[in-house]
Amino acid sequence: MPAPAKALWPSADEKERERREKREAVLRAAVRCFNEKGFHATSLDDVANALSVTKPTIYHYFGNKDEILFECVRRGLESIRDAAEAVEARAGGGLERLRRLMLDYAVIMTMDFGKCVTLTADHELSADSRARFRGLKREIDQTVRRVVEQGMADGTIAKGDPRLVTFTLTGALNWIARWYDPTGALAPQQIAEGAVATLVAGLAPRRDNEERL
Amino acid sequence: MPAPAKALWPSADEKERERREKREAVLRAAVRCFNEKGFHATSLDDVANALSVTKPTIYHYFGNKDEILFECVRRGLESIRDAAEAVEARAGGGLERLRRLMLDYAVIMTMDFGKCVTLTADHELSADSRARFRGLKREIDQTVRRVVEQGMADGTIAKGDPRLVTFTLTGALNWIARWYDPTGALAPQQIAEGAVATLVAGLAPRRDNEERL
DNA sequence: TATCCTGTATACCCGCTAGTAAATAGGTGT
DNA sequence: ACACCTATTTACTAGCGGGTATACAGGATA
Repeated sequence: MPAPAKALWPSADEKERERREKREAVLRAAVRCFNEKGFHATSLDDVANALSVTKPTIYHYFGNKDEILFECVRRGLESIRDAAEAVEARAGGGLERLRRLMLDYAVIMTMDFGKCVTLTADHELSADSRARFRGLKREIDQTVRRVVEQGMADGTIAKGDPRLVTFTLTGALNWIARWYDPTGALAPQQIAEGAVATLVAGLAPRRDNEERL
Repeated sequence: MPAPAKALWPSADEKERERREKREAVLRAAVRCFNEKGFHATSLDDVANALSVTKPTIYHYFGNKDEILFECVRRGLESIRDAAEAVEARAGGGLERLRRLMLDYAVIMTMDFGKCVTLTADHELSADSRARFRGLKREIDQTVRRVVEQGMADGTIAKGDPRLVTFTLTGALNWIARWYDPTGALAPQQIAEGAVATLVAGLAPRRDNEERL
């Protein structure tokens, strides 16, 4: 029989796991504070208080405040990147794949780490983290753009400037992080489906009987 | 012959005008700093330096830092509100009017005070300014939504949840402030037209011969 | 000439917060 | 018993930045 959930005499592995979990807990508390009050307005004492510990405890798990923020946005960006890459590996026309990608993207934007990506401005990160931040964002942007381009090539997406189209789409999706209210009437899924439907079909009504996908 | 541009012995009126112009200059310098480095990361010494004056000079024209930020976002919001109201007074179908509104909205988002609206998070303002900020935003949101609803009623806009549709549109437009680069290849007009075209027509190609408006 | 108002500067205070030093307490290995 | 490691605390430093007290210069007023 393996060790119970919380071992009285934890093994080395269990201690290692506990350390990782504590690190995660710091991150989760931090991202909530950042999203609620903003990075600059959040002191590490705030984060520590939220966990009922003191500031040096946080420094036991992270080097400095910037590192904490970067870890938060990294998690968010990696969620998006994973969704983007998963979709790239999928079969189907460009529009169909883009639709799947946008749905995932939208849902991520209602979650803590996803929100953090939108709510964090470049200049809040150190020069170093900022560069990595931008790198990850560019990676995602290029993946989305490739899907858009594929769709334009295979005729499932209307032709246009792929860069501008991509920014328009991701803008609408990113903005969800700014207005989504977990206590509101719309669930993340509903928001995702509604927003994507509007982006795919456009405002102007369609008289043709084109499948809506 | 009236007074020259810069009078040696200015009249009371001219002094009043000069005071207003200096206040404006502070605002313009401030909004540039805020947009570039963020509100919290901008010290009033930064703003003062940008104008080659010192901090107390700024306090001669504004009560505190919060008031400066609020004035900036107010200008941006009022530009948008004016565009929204101008369009409401216009003749035409819902989609046609919404299109005009979105074009103006998009262009405003490439300008200093417009950018400031998007780049400023609620929690950066004092409780008092925040309430007014939200009031203005709600006003704009409702105006846009009314146009959307009108379009859904008159059949020029596809039916859907007006609130969600409005957020999706304004999200795409607001996000322009985050990526527009004045040194880039696309001029504000081109961005506005491209983004609006995508939002109106949607990603899926249209097989019908519907006018694109 | 004395006074007052406006705009600006110098010099300062105070609070907040990132980050650190040092101590403690428990566990682990020897 | 002793040395060591980890997690956490208390108590501190140091610097930044919002905001202010005060002084000063120039023009207007009387």
